[in-house]
Order: sequence, then structure tokens, then C-alpha cells
Amino acid sequence: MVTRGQARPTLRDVAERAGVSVSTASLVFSGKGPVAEATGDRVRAAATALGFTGPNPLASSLRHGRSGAIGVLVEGRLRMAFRDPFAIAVLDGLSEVLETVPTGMLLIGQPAGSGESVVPQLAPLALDAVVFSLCGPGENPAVEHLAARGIPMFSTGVPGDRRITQVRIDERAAGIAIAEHVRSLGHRRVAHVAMPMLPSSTAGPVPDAEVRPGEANVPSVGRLLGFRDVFGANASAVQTGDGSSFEGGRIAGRSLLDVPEHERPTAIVTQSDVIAAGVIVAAEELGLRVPDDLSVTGFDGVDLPWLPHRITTMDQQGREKGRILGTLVRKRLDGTRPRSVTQPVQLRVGTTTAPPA
Amino acid sequence: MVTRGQARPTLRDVAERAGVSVSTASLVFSGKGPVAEATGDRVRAAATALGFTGPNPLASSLRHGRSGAIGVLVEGRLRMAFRDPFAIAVLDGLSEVLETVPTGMLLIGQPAGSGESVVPQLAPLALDAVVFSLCGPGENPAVEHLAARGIPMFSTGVPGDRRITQVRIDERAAGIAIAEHVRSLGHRRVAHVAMPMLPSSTAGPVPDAEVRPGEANVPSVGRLLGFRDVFGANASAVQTGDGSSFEGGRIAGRSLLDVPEHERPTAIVTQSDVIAAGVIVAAEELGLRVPDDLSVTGFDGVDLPWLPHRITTMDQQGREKGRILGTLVRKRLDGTRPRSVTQPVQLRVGTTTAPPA
DNA sequence: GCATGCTATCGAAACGTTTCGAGTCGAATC
DNA sequence: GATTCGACTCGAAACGTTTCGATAGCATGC
Repeated sequence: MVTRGQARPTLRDVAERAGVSVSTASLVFSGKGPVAEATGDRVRAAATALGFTGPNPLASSLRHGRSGAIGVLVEGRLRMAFRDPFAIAVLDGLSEVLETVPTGMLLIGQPAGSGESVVPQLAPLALDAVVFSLCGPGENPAVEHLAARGIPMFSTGVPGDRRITQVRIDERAAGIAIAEHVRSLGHRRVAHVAMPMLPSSTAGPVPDAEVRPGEANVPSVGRLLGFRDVFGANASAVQTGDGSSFEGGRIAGRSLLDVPEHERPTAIVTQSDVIAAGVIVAAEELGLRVPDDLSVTGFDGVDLPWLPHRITTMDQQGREKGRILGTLVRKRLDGTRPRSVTQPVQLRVGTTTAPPA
Repeated sequence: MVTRGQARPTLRDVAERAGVSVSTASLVFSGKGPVAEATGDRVRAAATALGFTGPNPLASSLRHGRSGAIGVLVEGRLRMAFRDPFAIAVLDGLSEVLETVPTGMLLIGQPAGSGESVVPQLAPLALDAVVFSLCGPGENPAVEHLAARGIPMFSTGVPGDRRITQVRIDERAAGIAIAEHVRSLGHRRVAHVAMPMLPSSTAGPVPDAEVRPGEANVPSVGRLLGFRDVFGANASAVQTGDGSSFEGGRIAGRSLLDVPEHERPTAIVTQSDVIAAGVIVAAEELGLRVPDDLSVTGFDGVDLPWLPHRITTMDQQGREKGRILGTLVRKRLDGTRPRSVTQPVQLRVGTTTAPPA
């Protein structure tokens, strides 16, 4: 009988004290096989006496081959990713479902631009699945690594690698729908503010070379293509340098609006509500009234309580999207192989669009 | 020689193919003991040939007794917690340090009010440490559980359980400092908007019974006590029902400001920048100008790019706080027992305070 | 020529569970 | 009284690593 100094008690210690075998003690805690009530009580009593709080999760995981954690890959600094309320809504819905499994979400940040470094970061982590929801477009070296490890991958809105199960929307159709709305109000001089086409894109006018029609599944590309389907390839389009951000929207808005009046667009279609908020503030800073002097549309359908407008937007129900994502993950862990799904989106007219003056 | 169907290759498979022992193969991947260059190459070649991506993290963790994950306990729905930019700043700083370890952050939500359910949720998770940074005040049943498991605990701004290592500030002194600033401008009719005193508190005037002088370490209590040290116990104070939130601030602001002018405060001291933003918007909705008709102060020092004011605030440098927290965690995992630290805070005067009209 | 030390490798024993097949024992059945 | 059955319990074999101590080979120093 070895005295085990400071160490935490193990199932073996408990079993010994209760006078049963280790396997029986295990049965008591897992609640599987049949155990006599008296035995169960004895084991539980021994556990309390020793301060045993339950089977060691690490050992249990090794045995099961499940870690109980799914990875959430976040592009760039957390601070940036979490500034996007849509991403948070997705995460929220996801957690809602995962809490019932139970599975935790392991946040994995990719410090800006350090493409390759994510693999060594990922390698020592035990993950049952990985979600790319907070990641932008483009090839991610993590995909190859995870595929090799056989870890199921999920995403919303990342382009269509066959190995990734997706919850997506028809980006281009959504882009067309909201552009049509603006056009139907009578606007003809309309500009577009996009999220970056590529991870490497910089803020400013969108270069034609970056808009590849084959990539219509990438949110930024698909939405721009939809916009151009309605307003033509010559309509001016700028992109932010930092995804869906308020500051990016404000800067883009200023560049589009701080021009002679006859050049100024009467409406701006943006790719996210947060960007739209930036554009609206930029407009108001220049003395323009929304929607009287300028109509602005967003995308996502998030809640921005501080903004004194309800943005006209395409609602893509982030929380619900996250919940669906969660369900897919759960199904996959249960052994089935769920297929990607396409979610509907809906135009929601707010107080930021009106016919041109 | 067993054929191992679909399963992932293990270190044993690699060793076998390379014609070395398992222990040698292990040495190659961990980079510890001395290995002949030729042997190393042979092992690596075998690994690539078999598609072996590195030692199984689960097994490795069991052996080491380290899971590579630290838990981040989040109170309530993720969506709510992540609305608080200060919390995110702390998380961001934390991740910055942890990425170098490498360790991931496992998000653990506590679905609203379900006090007890957190323990069964925690029990099956392998965690090297737990951080309470996103949790409000009050006794958390998780603390007992984690203490029993011997998992080190850390927090910012949760009251002083001796088992929890803290990065704190002197809440009361900070409360005094900012109240002094307002008083020195000449304000005499000043109200306070607090975060909830207790997890169970509801929105509205702060009941005296909830303000326990012994709990001055709880942010909401300490800051209110500091305020009262300057403006007296009779100065009106209301609390939000949902922590540090814009909506909570707006509602509280409206209740304090939508009264006859002679009753209206000339300044409002709040417990967070987000709350302050809500108060400012409420004031502007009532036609009051900030700071001409009303001075408003915040707390935290976060960046709210959408607000056309720079809030006068106590800067507590969330990101830096998170980094320090990360360093403490790392030290603890390295075997030392770091002590709690108290960080300085600094008054930062912005554009939301001025002498009364 | 023998002790000494160093390098490269190996076998075996953990780490703490879960699970499977087998075994015991008492009660019920014929 | 032998047989069958069920409820309960157990031992042993995984799960895939890492690490400790031992061993073998080989050069060095006296």
C-alpha cells in the first residue's frame, strides 16, 4: 500500500477504501453497468472521504478518444474578432448547443499574419472538432493539418473546401436582393463598401484582379458580385482593410462622401451592419442626413443599440446560424456525417433607406 | 503484427516502420534526449510516410498531467459577456501571453442563473487553471469544486477568496478619485449609476442592505463606496440589472434625467464606460448637451469608436491587466506560487466633463 | 588492460481511466 | 437436487504517450 503524498486521489484509492475493484468504482461514477445500491453508497462515501471529485478527465478522455473540446479558430487578435457582433452572435448560438453535450469551446487565436505558426499551435491540442466561424476567407494552413489528423471541420462562410461542413448562405443572391431594394427606391449613383476580398487586401478601391467570379462563396466576393449584377461593374467599390469594422466603415465612408456633391453617391451598400454604422457616422460628420441625403444598407442583422437608426439589412440570423452549426457538430460527433446546409436570408427594411432626394 | 484498419497511426507504428524503439521515436518528436541524426531522419521519414502528425495530445497530456487548456468562466450568455469591451480587452491580453506557452482558452458559459449546473459542466473538463475574469461578484459554486480538484484559480475583480490569485485595483480609491474630479469641477448634485451589487440585484435604486462595506473589493460595491465617500451616503445611486451594458446605462440615465430640472443632477458618475455611453445617449435623447448641461464619467478606459465623445474615465488598462493575468498563470504552471497584485489606475479626462452651467 | 565517461538506444513502468469477457453467488425453475 | 438465469463484481487489457534506469558500444586517460 503506497502512500501517495500530496497527489490527488484516484479511482484506485477510492476503490481500495470502499473494498471494491477499480472497475466497479468506475461503474459507479459512469452510471453504466448494474451496481448494488449498497456498493454504490460505499464507493461514494469513500470518494467524499478522500476528496475524490470524479474520474480524471484526462485519463477518461484518452480512453474515450474524446477531449470534450472543440476548437474555435479566430483570425487575428481576439480583440478584433470580438468587435464583430455577428461573429459573437454565431459563437453564442454555438455555445448554446454545445453546452448540452457537454463540450467546451477552445479559442485559438492566430496572431496577425503569422500564417504558418498556427500549425505548431494546433498540434498539441486535443480537439474533437474545429469551427472556422471567426475566420475570413482564403487558404488556411490549419485545414491541411486538421484534415491529416482526421478532425472534423465546420465553418460559416469560408469557401467550399469539400472537407469542411458548412452553414452558408447564397452570398451573391443576397447581394442582389439588397441592391435591388436600393435600386427600386430609385437610386442610380450607388457605391459599395466591401470587406477585404483577400486576407492580404488593403483598404481602398477594390482592384479587379481581386474579384474572382469563381469565389462567389467567399462572403466579400459574393456580395460584391451581387451588387455588380444590379449596378454594373463600373459602380465604385472600396474595401476596408480590417474586415467588418466600424472604423473601416467610417474611413471608407469618408472617402466616398467627402467629394463634390454631383459625384457623391445617393446610396451606399455595405457588406456588414458595423461597416454601415461607420458609414452613417461618417455621413453625419459631413453634415449629411440619413436617409434623407444618403441611404445606407448593412448586412447581417445584428443589434447595435447605440445607433439611433435601425439599419436596412439582410438578416442572416447569426445566433440561429450558430445553433445550426452546433447541431451539425453534435451530429458528427455522434457518428453521422451531416451535409452542408444553406440558410435563407431575409431583407429587413429599417430607417436608413429612402428614395433619393 | 496487428493490422490497424482505419485508425490513425501511433508512435508505435512509426517506430516499427523506422526500425527503432517507441521510446526513441518519442525522443525524436519531443526533442529531448540525444538522438543520432540518421535515426531522427529515419523516424521523421516514417512519420511522413504513415501520415503521423505528431504524438496524440490526449495521451501526451495524460502523461504530463497537463491539458494545455485554461478555462475562462463566463457568466451568463456569451453574447452578453462579449458585449463588454473591457472584458474582451482583458481576454485579449490574456490570450496574447497564453499563445506563447502554448495553451488554449476554453470558454465555459454559465447559462443564466443556473448556479449549480456549472459543476457538472466543469467536472469532465481537463483544465490546467481557471480564470474568472468575465464573472461578476458573489459566491460561485465552481470555486469549491475547482479548489477540491486543486486547479489554480485567477481573477480580476472578484472578491478576495484566498484561494484565488488576483489582479485587482483599489476600487474604492478609484471611486474616490473620479468623484473628486467631478466635485472639483464644482458639481454638487451628482448621481451614480452602478453595476449590480449582487448577482441577484435588480435594476433600480441601490438598496442600502446590498452595500456591505466589507465587500469593498467587489468592483460595484467598492466604486459606490468611493463615490459616497465624496458625495455622502444620500447621493442617489441606481444600479443596472445586467452588469456593464449600454442598455442598462440608457435606462438608468433616463430614470435619473427625465425629471423636473431643479431635481436633475448636473453630473452622473458611472461604473463603466459602456454604461456612461448609455447615459450620454439617454441625455441627448432628452435634449441635454454633454458636457454643457450634464457631465458624465465612465470607468475602464475602453475604446468606443462610435461615440462622438472621449469619456472622462478611470483607465484600468484591460489589455495590460489580461497580460499580467497571463503571466501569473504561466508562473503558476511553472511551479511558483505568484501572489495577487494590485494595479494602478489613472484618471483620464475626456470631453464629457465640465463645470456645471 | 582496465576503470571511466559519454552517446545512442532500448525495455518497462507508469499516467488513470473504461470496457470486455468471465466468474461468483443466490434464487427461481423443473 | 440439478439446472438455468440474473444481478453483481472482478481482473486484465487496452488507450498512446513519456520517462527512468539499464545496457551496449566506443573512445579516453592512466
